[in-house]
Amino acid sequence: MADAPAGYDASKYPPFAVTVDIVLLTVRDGMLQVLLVERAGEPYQGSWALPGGFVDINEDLHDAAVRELAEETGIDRFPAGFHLEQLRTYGAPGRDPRMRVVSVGHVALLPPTVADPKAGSDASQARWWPVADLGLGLFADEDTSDAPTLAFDHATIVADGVQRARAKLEYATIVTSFVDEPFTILNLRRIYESVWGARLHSENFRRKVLSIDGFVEPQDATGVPTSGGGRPARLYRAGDATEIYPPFQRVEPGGDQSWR
Amino acid sequence: MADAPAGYDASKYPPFAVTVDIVLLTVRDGMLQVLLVERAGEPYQGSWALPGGFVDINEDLHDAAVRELAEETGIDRFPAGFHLEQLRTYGAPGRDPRMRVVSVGHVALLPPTVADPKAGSDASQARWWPVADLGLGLFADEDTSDAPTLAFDHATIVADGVQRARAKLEYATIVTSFVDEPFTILNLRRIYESVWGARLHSENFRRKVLSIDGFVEPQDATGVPTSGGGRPARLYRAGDATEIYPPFQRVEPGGDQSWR
DNA sequence: CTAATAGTGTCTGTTAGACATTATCCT
DNA sequence: AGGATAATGTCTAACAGACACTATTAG
Repeated sequence: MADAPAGYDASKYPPFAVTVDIVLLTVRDGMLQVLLVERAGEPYQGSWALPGGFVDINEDLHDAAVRELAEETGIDRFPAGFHLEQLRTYGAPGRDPRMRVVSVGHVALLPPTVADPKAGSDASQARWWPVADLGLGLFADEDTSDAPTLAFDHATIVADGVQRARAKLEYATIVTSFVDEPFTILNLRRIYESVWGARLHSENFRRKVLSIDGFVEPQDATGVPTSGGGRPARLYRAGDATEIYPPFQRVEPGGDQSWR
Repeated sequence: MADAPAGYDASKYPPFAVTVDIVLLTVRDGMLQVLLVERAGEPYQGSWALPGGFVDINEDLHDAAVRELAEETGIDRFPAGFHLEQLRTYGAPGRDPRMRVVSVGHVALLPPTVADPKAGSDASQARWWPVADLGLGLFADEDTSDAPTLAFDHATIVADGVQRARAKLEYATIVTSFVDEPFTILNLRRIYESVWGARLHSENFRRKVLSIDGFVEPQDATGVPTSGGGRPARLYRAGDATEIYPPFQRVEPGGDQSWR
């Protein structure tokens, strides 16, 4: 970092505004969805934007992301395994027409139940959008007919966030952040398929998950009703492991289990 | 992002300073080294810090990183395959005792030749430090006796940068950013070994590199003198591929080729 | 019983690890 | 020739893809 010149004066330095934006992802109805809020004021009035806002002067970036998420989505309590990580920082001059704003993007993952409350505390409307409906070219079978306009560079941030989630599913046990406990192996596979936009081979998926030590912990109190009959699936909870090694083989969107 | 209140006034928002810090890595003398500059003024006077500095008000983050790198290291021209990417952003309150500074960390990779000029344009001293001498616990055989004091949270940033480089060697063709062209397969392996801090199996490494389409392009004008005799190694240049799929198997620091 | 879903067993093709062998230079 | 390094060939173990088969429920 550059040395401070003699006679250091904070006001001499270019004044930036620093914000956090959060790509909050969940899987509902078998679709990867992202939470967006409708902008009430200019600029980009009526466009949809990521939840986020200004970082307080004495606030850590991570804390700011949690606070903004709570304020704008109405989610008051986050689950134990709540996953929130930094994505990257967006700071191109002119990305906000009002002033120079540097935004620290984040990715957060939630299971569908806790993801239910979505009415923002401020008047602006908030709702889940299937990522495939945003016209970002991330899925093979996108329906781009009713794609909303995204504010600022938020289309880029959403795309980056989804790519991060997709990549991380390969080598980290973050699936468990997408599901409620207890869960079945099928629940986990559905997450992978929804996020990757591709079908996975059921038996090999099971073998892979169970072969990773500490990925999932089997529950004794098994036996769950299944819709339409069939052998009830065993139940699991998340284990202590955070890494998947060797990693999953990624499947390209639209592909089935044979990717090559 | 939060809406701007009515009567928007930039001065109302918390004033942040935004800086870039660059973890500039190279491999010289078989060791992974990072460029550090000695701080001339307070705070952390006499400590060693990453090259970096304040982002101009109309400057892109990436451009700021390139500019600061040039200013503080004296490197005027960067090679074609110059690799510079964002790492993550460090913004804990109090990380700079003077004011609230949010720093966007970057990682840059250079080959040893272009990495030679290192005298900074400002008076501060700049030199290469072997990463293993910094006492960061990243290598199995660290010599922490003469470890320098690192300013701010730069020890964390260096560690994060090295981890990023290590991880990226697994799935991206960034080795070629560490070497001068043309290069031999041995040159590439030495980079992997230096960055990972472990020995790799020579024959299998060659096979892996050559099996990735577009990783390296063989040169016809082969035949190079070898120190001490022996069959001259074939020469290669970097290809168009950017990804390595399937990825390399990572080897833990200190380990040899059999990692499990 | 049949239908449906969960879970197991096993064959096969690919690939990384290991090591032997050949190729090409230097002194 | 002898030593040294580069490059190739090949055996083996691990593992992903694929598919057949068994297990357990609902109706």
